[in-house]
Parts: sequence; structure tokens; C-alpha cells
Amino acid sequence: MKPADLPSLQPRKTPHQARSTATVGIIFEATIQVLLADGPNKLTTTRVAERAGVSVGTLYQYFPHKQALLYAVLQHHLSAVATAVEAACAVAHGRELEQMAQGLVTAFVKAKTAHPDASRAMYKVAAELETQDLLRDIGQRMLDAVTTMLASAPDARIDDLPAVTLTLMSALAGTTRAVFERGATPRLLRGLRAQTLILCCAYLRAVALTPASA
Amino acid sequence: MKPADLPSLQPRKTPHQARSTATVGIIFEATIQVLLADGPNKLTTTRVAERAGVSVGTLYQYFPHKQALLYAVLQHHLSAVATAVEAACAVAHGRELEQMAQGLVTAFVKAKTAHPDASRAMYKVAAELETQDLLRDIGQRMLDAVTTMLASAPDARIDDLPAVTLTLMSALAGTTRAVFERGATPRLLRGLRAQTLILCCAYLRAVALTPASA
DNA sequence: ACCTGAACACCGTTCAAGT
DNA sequence: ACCTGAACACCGTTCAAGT
Repeated sequence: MKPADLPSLQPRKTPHQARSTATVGIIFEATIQVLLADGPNKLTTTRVAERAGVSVGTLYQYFPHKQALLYAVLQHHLSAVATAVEAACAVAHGRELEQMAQGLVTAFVKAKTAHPDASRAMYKVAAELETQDLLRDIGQRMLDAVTTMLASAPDARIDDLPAVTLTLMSALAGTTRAVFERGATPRLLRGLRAQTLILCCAYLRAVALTPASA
Repeated sequence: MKPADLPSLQPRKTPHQARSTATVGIIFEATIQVLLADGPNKLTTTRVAERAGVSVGTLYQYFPHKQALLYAVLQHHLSAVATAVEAACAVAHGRELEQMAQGLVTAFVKAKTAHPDASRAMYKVAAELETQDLLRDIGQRMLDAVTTMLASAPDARIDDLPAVTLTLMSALAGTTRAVFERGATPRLLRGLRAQTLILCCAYLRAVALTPASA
């Protein structure tokens, strides 16, 4: 009956000198390349180290285990998306519902499609058990931003805002994921933007109570 | 420059005698249990064989590699969901749009939540590279059923039906996934059914052109 | 400070030997 | 027909030794 071990997913040490800063960057880049070239099943710490041109030992100096490495890559990618969503929410703050949906969908799709190959690779990594907290945390950042934005709409009041926001964002994530899993062709991407915008607008209109003008 | 090897994901042999039929069932069950108890990272062919009470060799007699084992488990689960959706689509055939959305959402959510623990485990397995074809095939079964159903609605004509169906189903999948990734609490599940129904209805109404009554 | 790479424990998979 | 389990190649991770 041993206690559940929770090994840290944080990088083992923060690089302080120029040489080591470069090293983590190189390892990072090599990880993405191996992920794209060989797939997640064949991603090996040895292989990443090889591609990065360092020894395995060096890799383990910065990342305590393979999970931590993948975690770091995933974090970088997700954080970029969350930041984009936060920015879009700030821009659309106080505007009308329609414009919020437009800004949100555009920003989300754009951020996800900025590096399509890397994005696709991320979906493979994201299912690992240990990334659950990360997904929740970054998801929460986006939910908070969207909730704040929606609350500021002058043309609508929304009941049960948390449930609505969760539904909105997970529907958005679902449609985007589906397109990536189908290869993210230009045709699919055009459809994604268009259909998702209709979806989000229609949903927000359906849950919005027009404000009592008393 | 070796050619990409595409090892079959099919079971290695079909059991023909009573004993071996029982064996695959036991292995199957053991896989789910190990998945739930230890998580996908610690899922080991040795561990599965141990739990099933057979030797590793026996396991490899039925499944050519670990992937094939996970593939079979995933296939079983997804196929059940697809069958439920197909049935719901058949029932709602020719009815009004609103009732279609209702039947679809209810059937999908019910099928996914029938075995919540197993469902959650499936999300971990589903990201593996080799399951892409399976996901696409079973997804297509559902898309076909939904497309046929929507085409039969007397109260609406829908342009670009394939794009609409894909958006609808992937939004549905997205919201369901989000709830599972948050632990599928009763509260979340109630919200899922309610919000997703609103979402699907609103979307279908938005893309539906009322038929020319000429 | 940072890097190396041989060494160890463990996992996927096989196959000769059993019933 | 079906099952067993020791054996092999390979992967994650460590650590004593180097600069």
C-alpha cells in the first residue's frame, strides 16, 4: 500500500548560462521534430538526444523524465493558444455578442493553425495521464477570459455562465480537433472557421436573455 | 530508406474452441482493469497477462502486439457508441429537426456515459497514432447516419450537409470529452445534456433553410 | 557548471518445448 | 490446438568520471 508517487513534471533545473539555455532550446526543437517524424510511439529519449546532438545524460539534467519533456513542449504550445484567446477576449470586452463570437473563433482557430504540424503532434501527447492538470489549468485560463468577456456584453445577460462558457469552449475545441484529425486540409479549415462561427453565434444567442431595459 | 511497415492491427487468430474464446474475453477484461487501475503509461503486456492469469505468450497468440490489444478494446467501445447513434438516427428519421437533435444528443451522451470509467480510459488510448483509421471509420459511420437523418427532416433543408454534420458531431464529441476530462460529476453530466441540446438545436436551426413551400 | 556514455532494471516480443 | 516462460533486443534512467 505505497502512497501514490507524484514525480514533479517541472524541468529539473533552470538554465542560467548561455550554453545551457541553448541546450534546452535545442532539446525542445528536437523533441518536436522527432514527434513529427517518428510519431509519439517511437519517441525515445535516446532518439531525441541524438537528434539534438547531446547525450542522454544532458537531456536528463534538464528534464527528470520523458513525461516532463513532453509536458514542457505541450505547455509551450497550449500556453500560446491561451494567450491568444485572452488577448481576443480583452479586445472584444464590452462589445456585442456577435462580435465576441467572431473574435473568439478567429483567435482560437488562428492560434491552433499557426503551426499545424506541431498542433497535430500535440494531440498525441495531450492524452497522457500526467498532462491532465496542465490541460485543466490552461483550459481554466481560457474559461476565465471568456467568462469575463461574456459578462460584459451589453446586449445579453446569460444565466449559468460557467456552464455556457465550458460548453462553448469545448465545442470549439472539438470542432478544431476533428479538423486536425482529418488532416487539416484547406477545405476543412475554411469550413471550420465558417461553421464554428455559426455554431458559437447560434448557441450564444440561444442562451442569452435580452436584458430587461428597466 | 526502408518502406513504412504497416503491421496488422487485427487479432492474430480467431478463437474457434471454447477455451480460447474464454481466454480472449479474460484478456480483454484484464486490459480494461489494468487501464483503470494503473493508467495507460503503466499498462504492460506482462501486467495484463498476469491479471488475466495467462502467460505473455498466450496474449501474443491472439494479439500480435500491444497496439492491437488496445485497438481491440477501443474498437469495442467506439462501436457501441456508433451503434447507439445509428439506432437513434433511425428512430428520428423523418421527424422534425428539434426531435432529431434531442434523440441524437440523448443517445450519444447515454452511450458515452454508460461505462464512465471505461470511457475515460478510452480517451487515453485513442490518441495513439495507429488508431487514427479506426477513429475515422467509426466516426464516418456516425456521420453517415446523422447525414441521412438530417436529410429526411420535413421542416428544414440544409446546405453543405457534410460540413454541418461534421461540425455537429465534433462539437458533441468535444463537450462530452470535456466533461469526462473533468471527472464526469453528476452536476457536469446534467449540464452536458442540457447545454449540448441547446447547442445542437440552435446550430441546426441556424443552418436550416425553411423549405420553399412551392 | 555542464556534459558524457557505459551500466542497470524493465518492457515488448519470440520461440522451443510442453499438454 | 492451445499454453508456458526463459531469452533477446531495446528503452528509460542513473551516476561516476570527465571538461
